[in-house]
Amino acid sequence: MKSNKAKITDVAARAGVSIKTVSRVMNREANVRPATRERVRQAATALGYKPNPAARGLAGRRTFGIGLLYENPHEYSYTQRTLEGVFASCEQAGYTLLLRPCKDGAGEMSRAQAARDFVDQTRVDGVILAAPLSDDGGVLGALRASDTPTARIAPGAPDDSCCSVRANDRDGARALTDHLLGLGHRRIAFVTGDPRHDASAQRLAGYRLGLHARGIALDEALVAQGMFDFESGQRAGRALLALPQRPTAVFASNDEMAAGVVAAAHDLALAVPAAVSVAGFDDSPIASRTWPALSTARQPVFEMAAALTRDLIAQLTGETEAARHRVFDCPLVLRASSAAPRNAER
Amino acid sequence: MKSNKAKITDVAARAGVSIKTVSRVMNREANVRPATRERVRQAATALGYKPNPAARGLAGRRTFGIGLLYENPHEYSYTQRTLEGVFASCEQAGYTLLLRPCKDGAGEMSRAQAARDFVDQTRVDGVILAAPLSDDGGVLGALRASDTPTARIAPGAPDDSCCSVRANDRDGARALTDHLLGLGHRRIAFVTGDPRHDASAQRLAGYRLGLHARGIALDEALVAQGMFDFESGQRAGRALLALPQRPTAVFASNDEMAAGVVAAAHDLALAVPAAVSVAGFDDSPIASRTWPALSTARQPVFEMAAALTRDLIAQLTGETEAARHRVFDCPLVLRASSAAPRNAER
DNA sequence: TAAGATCTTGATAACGCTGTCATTTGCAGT
DNA sequence: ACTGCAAATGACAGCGTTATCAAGATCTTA
Repeated sequence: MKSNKAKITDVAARAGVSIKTVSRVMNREANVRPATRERVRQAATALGYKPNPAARGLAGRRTFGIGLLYENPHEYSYTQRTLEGVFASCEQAGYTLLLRPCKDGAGEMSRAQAARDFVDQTRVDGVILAAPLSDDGGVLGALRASDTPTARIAPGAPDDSCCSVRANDRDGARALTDHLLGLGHRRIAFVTGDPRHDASAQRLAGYRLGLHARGIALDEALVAQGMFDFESGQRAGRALLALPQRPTAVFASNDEMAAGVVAAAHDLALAVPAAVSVAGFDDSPIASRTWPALSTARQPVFEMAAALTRDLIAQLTGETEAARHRVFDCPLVLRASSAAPRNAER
Repeated sequence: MKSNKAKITDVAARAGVSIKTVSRVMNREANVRPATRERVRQAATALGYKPNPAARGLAGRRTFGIGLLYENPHEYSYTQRTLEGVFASCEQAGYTLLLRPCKDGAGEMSRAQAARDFVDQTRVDGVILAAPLSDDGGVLGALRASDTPTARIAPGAPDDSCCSVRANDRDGARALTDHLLGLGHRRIAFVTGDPRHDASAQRLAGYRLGLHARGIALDEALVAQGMFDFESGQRAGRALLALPQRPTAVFASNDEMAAGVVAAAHDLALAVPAAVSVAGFDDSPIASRTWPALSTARQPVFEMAAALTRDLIAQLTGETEAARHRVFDCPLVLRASSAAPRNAER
């Protein structure tokens, strides 16, 4: 079966044209008479012709491959949804998706090496970096050195040489803070995220802004450090909820940590939301699987990844001149984990 | 920077040998004098030479690419862990990982088409099918027609033309059932999984076996249909826990559904495990994020995927003759969601 | 030491496509 | 019908490897 693969010469012969014309048709190039185009197309279909990607890559110096580099994530669904968004755009444009998970642990040197090896081994036309790789100097340097077009997800400092996409973390966090304030909460704790992600700082800033806008002083004792994972959220939750002046709400800066806070509340026999409200961020699958389900801000991960990939491909094909920087809003998704405090002061 | 890519002729010139000898060294072929081999290696290193994969693919008729086909999963972490296992083995063998998520919804025709398009577009050397694609007749047929070596994850009917790997679902489920029985439970409900996955039937069989071994009659009213997702678990949980003769334990055949059962119990103000014990299957991340955390059976997904991929690559390189079929045990992971029933009868 | 066997090595032809550039064709305007 | 110009097409040379097969080098064995 495999042996009867049609090649370009077969199609050319059947359509009565030169291979170059077939090539033009297959690549949707201009300047082919409609009748000829149609004839070639029919011949190609009849023979089940599919261009050989290796030959294309060799002759055309491009692979139609897009690489996605990411670190082993705290939260599987985020990576997975990103991947699906990237794939969707690749598929639409006829590109192939190649993966490269980077073990973290090993330090910047090894991440840069991984990036180098990846582009050498695959010769992808472009690379997408998921956070926090999108801010990794070593990786960025390696890609620049090999002259590989790059796009970044949630970079701290967008750069006009790369497309980027990010969520409006600050405004989302601010809106969520405002939601809790609106319910009557005044002592609202906050759990920060992994400092390597720029989103962490943005969400904290949003929280501060939200408090400030209502004239509430920030109590530093209510801000606990987390790392975006469940464990750290649970630890932070235990500490915050054991405070002499217990907060009436805890805003964890992602859903994983918020789930940890919910678990901590259960451990301490504090009912959610009766005794303490909890809010997360992302609207990841876990947000609707905790009990009670989490109020959160939805980060449209799929759409962000798909848009970024489209931008990167546009840049590869020369349709675009300047690098685009997109920002996506994070609408609130209110569920059962937040409610008015028991003794609302107002 | 990109322009100064060394090619095989450069290495050959520097080492004072022919390009064929360089090719031999790069491909670890036999019959090259050690001194020559070393000289070539040094030249390659000095020049930073990396073989061009497109040229290799064109001339050698193989791409060193492995494709992973999967459907949009109910549970992200399962896919993600699979992917990481596959990647680990690919990396070790110098293979590249290509992804192809298959939208389900669209029916067998479209899945077969997706498989065809994928191999045509990428010309991967082999393909790995995640369940339930591993039992999809259309996909299997398409791959066979294109003569693409295939390996299957959790197939219902292993076939000697493909390597396969699966968990020992039946024994795991049986052990978990036995654990609940050992705690003193006698009315143990069961939530089945997506019938397209063979694992669903296996786990149900394990549950039956466990009951039978202790001489407990199976009450069909205690078996509810689920689909491996949270929602269906929650629905099944609500129904089972509203039964006049309420079960004292619910064994959901994966963790997602078990989390749904826990939520249902919370909804009905039934304490877990005091009023009802809950068990899941897989030991996926959600198992340790519910409250209380789930007792479950660990499915070693990463290891399974890594082993399967090694087997597939061994087959590709002709190291192996027969297709291997591996079975992995699922050890129990006991957490807080299971305990003796309130009024243990024994 | 010579004949034969076995290792090593290299020359050169694919592999299937795209890029370049020359050539042919079609059509508008005279 | 003829000229001029743009659109359409084709010939052919790579792209950077691996495969084939023959030739040269080295080792055995009698």
